[in-house]
Amino acid sequence: MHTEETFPKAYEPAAIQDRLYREWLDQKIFHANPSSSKPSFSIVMPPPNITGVLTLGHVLNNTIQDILSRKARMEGYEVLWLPGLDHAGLATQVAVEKYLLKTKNTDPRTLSKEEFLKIVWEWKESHSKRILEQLQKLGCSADWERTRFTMDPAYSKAVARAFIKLYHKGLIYRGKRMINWCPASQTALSDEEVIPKKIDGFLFYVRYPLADQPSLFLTVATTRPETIPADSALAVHPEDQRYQQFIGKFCLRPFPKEPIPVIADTRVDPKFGTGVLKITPAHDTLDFEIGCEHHLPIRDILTADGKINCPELPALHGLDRFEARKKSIELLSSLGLLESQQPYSHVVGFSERADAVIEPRISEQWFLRYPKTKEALEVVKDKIITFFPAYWEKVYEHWIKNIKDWCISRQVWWGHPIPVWWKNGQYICQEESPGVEWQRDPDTLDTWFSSWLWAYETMDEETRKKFYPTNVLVTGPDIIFLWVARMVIAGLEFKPSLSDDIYQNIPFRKVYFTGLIRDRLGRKMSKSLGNSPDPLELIQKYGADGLRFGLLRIAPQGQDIRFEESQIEEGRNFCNKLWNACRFRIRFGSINPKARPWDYPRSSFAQDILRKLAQTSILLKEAFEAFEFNQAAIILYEFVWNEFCSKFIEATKWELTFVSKETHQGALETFDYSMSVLLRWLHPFVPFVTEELWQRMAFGHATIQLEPWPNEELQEILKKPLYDPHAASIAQAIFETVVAARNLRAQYCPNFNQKIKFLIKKDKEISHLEKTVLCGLVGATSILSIDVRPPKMPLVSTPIGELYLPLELIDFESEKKRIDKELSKLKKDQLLLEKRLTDERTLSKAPKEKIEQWKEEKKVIDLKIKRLEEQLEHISSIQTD
RNA sequence: GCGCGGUUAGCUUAGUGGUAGAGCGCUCGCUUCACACGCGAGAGGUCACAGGUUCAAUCCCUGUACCGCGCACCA
Repeated sequence: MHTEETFPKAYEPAAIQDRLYREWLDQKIFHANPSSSKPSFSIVMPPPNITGVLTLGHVLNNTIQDILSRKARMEGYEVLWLPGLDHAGLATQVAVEKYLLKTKNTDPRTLSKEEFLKIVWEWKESHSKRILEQLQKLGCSADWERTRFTMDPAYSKAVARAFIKLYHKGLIYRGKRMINWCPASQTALSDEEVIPKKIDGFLFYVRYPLADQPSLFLTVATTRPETIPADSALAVHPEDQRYQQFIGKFCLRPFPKEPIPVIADTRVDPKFGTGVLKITPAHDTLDFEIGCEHHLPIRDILTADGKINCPELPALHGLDRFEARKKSIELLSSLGLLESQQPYSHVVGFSERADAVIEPRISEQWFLRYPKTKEALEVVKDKIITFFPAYWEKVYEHWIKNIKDWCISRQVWWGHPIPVWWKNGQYICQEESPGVEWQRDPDTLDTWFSSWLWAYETMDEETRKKFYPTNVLVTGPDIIFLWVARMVIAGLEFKPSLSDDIYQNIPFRKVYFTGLIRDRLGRKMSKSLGNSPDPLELIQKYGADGLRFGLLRIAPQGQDIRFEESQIEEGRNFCNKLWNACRFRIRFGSINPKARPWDYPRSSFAQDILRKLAQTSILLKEAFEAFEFNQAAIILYEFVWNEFCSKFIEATKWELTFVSKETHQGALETFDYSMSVLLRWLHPFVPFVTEELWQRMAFGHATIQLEPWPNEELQEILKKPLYDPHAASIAQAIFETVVAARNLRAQYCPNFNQKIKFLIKKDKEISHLEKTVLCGLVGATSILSIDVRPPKMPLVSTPIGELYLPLELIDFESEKKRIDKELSKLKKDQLLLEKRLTDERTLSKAPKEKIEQWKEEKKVIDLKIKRLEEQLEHISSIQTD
């Protein structure tokens, strides 16, 4: 048995976390058994990138998954929470390159592909180890034996096969088109990886003289004068009256000086700039389209790394594109062709990983024509897949309706090689090399082309049979297109269930989108800003449970979170509160794990907490069904702190210490039963402290993890009912009286240790025990009953009667002030109610129950006001005596 | 430009068609035998603004402003 000596005064997470986690691993409770007869519940973890370490976003995300998993286990499901890691092709390559430059002083370009990849694999080993450790420190109950990596041999094979399958269906093709090119990483990117950013630049007004009439010219507004050498034409709107006479004529390109045609195209906006657009088909998407239709020559004047490639123009040739822009302005000025320049803020695409300005570039790449888009839209619209919060459905719909072919090839070393083999310009798409003379396609696949198979290629056949489709996906809305939508498409296209039933093929039934975690200034957390706290440091400081609970409590569904460390501190404090509630209990001996409080005589306080416990179970159930985890956390926090500790324990304390006797056992049984429920409810949120307390106090079996989730049993309490509603209402009255009395004494006797007496003119009879509790909670030695109002004492009106503080009133003014203040508050309410209750229209239209309720409220307020006014009169009469 | 969120106490935020809640911070008082990671009391709010619906609006509707996000861009 524990004593207060063997039960530390404060919860010390560091002392227990690692030990408990090892126990959990040994017990193999996290391991999912596909041949179990239990119903299944499954989640696949969004695989963290191996680029870095965990962020608070991961903490939130994985805590929610852990809550779902742990709760499901307690509810009797066979749970698979499948963890893994993502190779994150370009992101990792960029990270490793930076690392090599910075710490090893090695230029990655001097390394061979094999040498480089060897280093990336080493990087992968060390980083993945660290990330998995972090997840374990957080308490995640994932099935680590099944940890997958997107470049595992089996998984890589699956990726290649997916490519081959789609290729043979004609959905993957090779094409030369406009793509997003990152000059920094020198690779193509998909539309989704381009981040539009607003930048402040200039709009340059440039003159293009007419070829046969150099005194006349057309003025073009452009942000990119460095692309002038690539101009193939000028274009105006066919109906633009200003330029009718120019259509079909030729203008002179400023440099290199050459005549280019003036064409008419409806895609030119006459209202923008001067209404004249320069057409550079090689460097702009719209220009490319226009150029193709008008059969304009394509002049590509940029190299892969963003330098000007125009030997005819030595002044610009070889310059970086931004240097070239400056130089072009100088050139135009000196030629007298720069009319003006205006500051201009516009949107430019940046590459997500290298943060470089994207070049629209014509390039030959592999593309995927998305299959099953109609079906992918329908499964969400028909709620076969449900989004939480639901408004993401609109975003999803918009994307899928405007979907464009996916550029899936990357000029990156780290990634899945494309299963295509080349010989003399011919290619074959297949897994194995057709022969030594065939060269493998040098490109790799977009990382997301592997991730979109994650929901099922991580499972073997047996596992898939039991656990696919998964129940929930928990992820961030920032990857709704990159990942979520594509996974839906993959599920529908590849049919992992081997049937045609879409219900069996979708990757998940529900998607929970977390909010983004921002710093206290509302900025996104990022490595470059250095505003992302290290989860491990927070765990060390506040415990894993403190971090989990603190973060969760402030993360409402679909809302961004403004992070403050004090919130994590609150989480820690909560764990400590729970800990100390149990520490209180051990003073009265061992707990009864099979407590049945309703079999014993109980005080009104015990009945009250039992009722609230049952009511809380309903609120909790609703919160979980709506995936409102923060609401669930708030409900539990309030219940533990305000109801269980501040009211029940505080009241029971006096009962157990001084009154004992008949309700003593009932009080302990109530405590034990309630705490057993609380620990189980809280376990998914704060697994360590609940497990520790469960074991320490011997509430049940060796681990809390598979104890039943309390629910039906509590509904029974409400049904029977196993508490007396009248007794519970008396407890409420006592608590209200306590607040009123403390309020009064704080005015006159702020030192709580100074024992005082109260007098009471009772409206309601209360038991000896209730009186003892009342005395204890207000710090009084006694409360004497009186029949006649003592005129000279401070008074407060309570649900059980008029309460007096027997002190010689010295400061009449301050007492008058106190009463006045109380009165004005009450009168405001009274007026409101009166207005309502005398308004004919309200009386005829408002619901009957409401009117009754208001009448009751008014009665109470009227009485309080009457008492206080009488008191005020008394005081005034004494004063004037 | 279109779409989606948000605007509540000094800060971070819950919340509901009918008296606005919490935590932190602040002020005051407490080593009250579970807890100072605590206990008690208190100050602090025209619930962004303007209309509308309603007997009744912080909540529902419309519009405005500001903040954030997404999509599309017009060079």
